[in-house]
Amino acid sequence: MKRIVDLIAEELSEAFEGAGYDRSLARVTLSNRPDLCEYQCNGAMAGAKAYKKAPLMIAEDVVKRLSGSEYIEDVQAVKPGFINMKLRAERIASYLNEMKDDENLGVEKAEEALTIVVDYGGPNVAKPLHVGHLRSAIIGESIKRLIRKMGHQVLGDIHLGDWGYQMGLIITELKVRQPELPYFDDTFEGEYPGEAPFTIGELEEIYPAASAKAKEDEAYREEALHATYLLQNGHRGYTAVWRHIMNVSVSDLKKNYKNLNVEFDLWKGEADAQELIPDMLERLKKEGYAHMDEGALVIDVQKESDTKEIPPCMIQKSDGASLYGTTDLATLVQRERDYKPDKIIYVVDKRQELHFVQVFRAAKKTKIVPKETELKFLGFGTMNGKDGKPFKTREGGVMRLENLIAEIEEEMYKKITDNRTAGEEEAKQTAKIVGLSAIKYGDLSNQASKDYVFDVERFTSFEGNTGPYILYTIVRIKSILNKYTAGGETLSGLTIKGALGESEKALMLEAVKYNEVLKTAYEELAPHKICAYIYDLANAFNRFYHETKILTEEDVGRKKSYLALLLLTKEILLSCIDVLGFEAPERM
RNA sequence: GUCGCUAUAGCUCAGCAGGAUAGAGCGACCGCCUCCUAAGCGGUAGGCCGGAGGUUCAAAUCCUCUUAGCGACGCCA
Repeated sequence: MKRIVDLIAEELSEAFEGAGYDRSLARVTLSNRPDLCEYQCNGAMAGAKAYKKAPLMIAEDVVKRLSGSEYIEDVQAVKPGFINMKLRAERIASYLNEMKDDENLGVEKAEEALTIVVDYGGPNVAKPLHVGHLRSAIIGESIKRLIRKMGHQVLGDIHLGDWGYQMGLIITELKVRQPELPYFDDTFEGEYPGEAPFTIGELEEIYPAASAKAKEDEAYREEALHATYLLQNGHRGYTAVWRHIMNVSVSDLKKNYKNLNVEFDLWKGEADAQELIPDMLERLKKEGYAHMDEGALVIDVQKESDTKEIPPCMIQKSDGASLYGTTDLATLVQRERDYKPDKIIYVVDKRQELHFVQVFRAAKKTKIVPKETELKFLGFGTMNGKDGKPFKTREGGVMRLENLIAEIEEEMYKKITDNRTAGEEEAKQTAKIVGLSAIKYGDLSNQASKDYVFDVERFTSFEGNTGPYILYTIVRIKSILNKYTAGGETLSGLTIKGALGESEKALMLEAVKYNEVLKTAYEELAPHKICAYIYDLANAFNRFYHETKILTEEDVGRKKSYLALLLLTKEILLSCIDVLGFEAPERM
């Protein structure tokens, strides 16, 4: 469905043109003075100079031609040259009915579905997830869902950190602890055990232990580097250990991401791109894209138009090892080979921006990626504690994600059992759902690119602009609808009628904005705009709810209209929270 | 040092393809449950939109300078 602002703008365009002005002046926006009107157009003021005419005269010319309008009930030319409009209640109602009957609630899917890879998550295997991984997961998941909702083919790729020095460290430490294992016997030719020689708990302990040792013990460090080298060059036993690490770690990661309602389509990692590196480097050298500089192999990415110096993209260290940029380029080779994406979006800490500028330029320059493919860096800011500094545990350490989630869930559980009588099982389930909404909404309601303060108290306080408030609103609606259907009535075939009351119309005007909001959020990759919208919508509903007796309304047609409006409001809210990546409980 | 990001109410944040009186939430204060969930609703107080110039009929929004905080700047990722 066309957006309501466009429908109005079309009428205005005709009016502008008919009066002898350019149609493009007819841009319509939501009113910033709701006391005066619902929608406004400022085109008359913008055009005043070009036509050497007082803006008010232009506005009046346009207004005169809008008398028979389909959408506009009341239109006025005001003071400097505003065109203020109020919409016909019946026309809004019919627009809403159309939305209600549309399977996408009026959102127009893309005419041509693009293939878009969203690269997010980026955890390291063998290391527990910590709060630093939270934003990428939450924002990336939402971006992925938003793009999918707009009708594109999306591939969410976790892009595991699974091929670095950390692997050498674990192998080395394992060898120290259990030298008898066959993986370390170079004469062993049999089949390696199918069972891993460690649990996830042990793995999480091994890595930091090894990392600490390597910092103190030079020989140990050398060995770990050598183990990394051997692994990367196909050492049979180490490869088997690597598989064990991957299996144990990935199943643990899957569990953790599932708890966050985060689902990846692809579980690719750095290791998947390794096999492509030698050929890639060979080609880049042969075709003259890469050259040696200070002992390392680099690709120049500086452009004439740059105001600052952009260091070259380094693709091989002077010791011959590959590094971050190498892997990222090889991953692009792999994605190009396997999916030919139209667009790749990286949801990564904003501090890595320069690195990605280098990689993107190198990828385009070397034709690893066709020039029409869009490479997009979506950098997010740091999650800070209440003190404004990066989020830490009370002891000052890095907070494990599991612990953070558990803490929030516990808070939530307390609130639920304080406020309502609910069964143990139900209370726990609800605490989980509501807790996740608190975390995700708290994050997503801020602009992704900015740092934000994660305040456990505020997020669990349940008041105001929070996830729980949104869920509470949905639960309220569900409750009313359930009461209605419990009496044997059906919710199908209900029709929304033109609003009579003020809060009713206000709610309708919010509902009507849904497709416009999603479109903007998609274009700007801005989930926080969806948060802002559902907060407004929830507010509008709660005001309406407070003033209106719905189930006891005596006029049956009016009552059905209310219920239809509730149903649509609920659908919109559910659709939006689904894009944000959380769900609503039945009761709370 | 160079480049970038940020600066809006006591606190946390919206608003930024320029537009009419700068908005929320929290916190403070005052009201509202014989009625579909009060995790709600209504209201009051609280602002030289970091500072200074400029462009414009019109600037929180665009430009320049400036101050403060944060960040990035070749062999980590």
